[in-house]
Amino acid sequence: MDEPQWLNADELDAWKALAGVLFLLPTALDSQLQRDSDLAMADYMVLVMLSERDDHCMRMSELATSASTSQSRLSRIVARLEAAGYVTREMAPDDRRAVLATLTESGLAKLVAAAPGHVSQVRRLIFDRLTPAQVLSLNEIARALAHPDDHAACDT
Amino acid sequence: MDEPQWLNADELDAWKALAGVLFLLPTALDSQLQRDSDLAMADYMVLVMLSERDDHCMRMSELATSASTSQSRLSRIVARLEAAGYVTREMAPDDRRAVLATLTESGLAKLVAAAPGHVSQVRRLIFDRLTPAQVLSLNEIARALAHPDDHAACDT
DNA sequence: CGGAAGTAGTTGCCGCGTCAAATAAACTAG
DNA sequence: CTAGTTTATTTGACGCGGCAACTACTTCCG
Repeated sequence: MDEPQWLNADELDAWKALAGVLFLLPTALDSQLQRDSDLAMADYMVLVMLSERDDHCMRMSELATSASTSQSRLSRIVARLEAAGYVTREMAPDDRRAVLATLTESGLAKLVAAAPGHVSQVRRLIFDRLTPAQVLSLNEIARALAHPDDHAACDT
Repeated sequence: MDEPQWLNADELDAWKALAGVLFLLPTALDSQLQRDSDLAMADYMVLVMLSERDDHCMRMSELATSASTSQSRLSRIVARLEAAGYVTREMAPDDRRAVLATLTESGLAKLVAAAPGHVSQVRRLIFDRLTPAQVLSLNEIARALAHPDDHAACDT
């Protein structure tokens, strides 16, 4: 088996550090949100995405990609949010396969209530630890990594 | 409620991009490893950590922090790995509360078999997309973020 | 029109991770 | 020595996410 190109020392260091972040950050962010607002990050993201729309309304599939989750996961998330009264679901008038999720008043209120604590956690765990220059670098780097499937599925 | 300092535009961009990475990268890495080697990232990390020791042996608690997981998760991971024959567990002779996990021959073989595919996925999803300078930045940034609990739990 | 193929979303099953409680051994005073 | 505390690890209950199968609607094309 022809070994693919191995990682060099810099890459290995970076990878180890990144792996730690990948494991720990989501947990840290999730647990604050869970504890203080009884929401998971993914739930929060969904609420945010909806709130950013003028009509507070989005199709499930669009919502899934915006929130970077699978459709089945999104389906369950929205089901929970609906049960909690934070969103409603209704068939799209133009395409009756599609479902439109709409943020309710109470959902918006929930988001507004949860946001400050979450943002301060994000600030504490991320931006307080970085220089402005590093923030710019992070932006570029994260953008470069943000679409795993692009290169990943060359094997079709 | 006194809103904590909000995020500025750069920070917001960076956060959105990072959030995408935090959601998608672990999934992408996990699914390759799962598909090709029937291991989760966390399992793989545990095997790596053990393999890096001369005696291929580590205490559970140490292993948990090295692999950036909770103790209870680690406990279950090692239980699975033991069931698969990749590690053994035994009481520590000096402190009978502690458990030593040891990598078996077969566990090492598993790791050696899984590594190339995983490394190439890491390369494809991460390092092929970054310049050498970005790799250095990433290293610094990731190190800065790698210890969420430090600042996080100021609220006791 | 009518059937094949594609698209949108949901759900059953199952394994995994978290939380909290339990167990067990090791210190720590009195 | 012994009761109390701390440390190391495991486990039961429970909810969540992934996969694949399924329903329902739409589109394509003859």
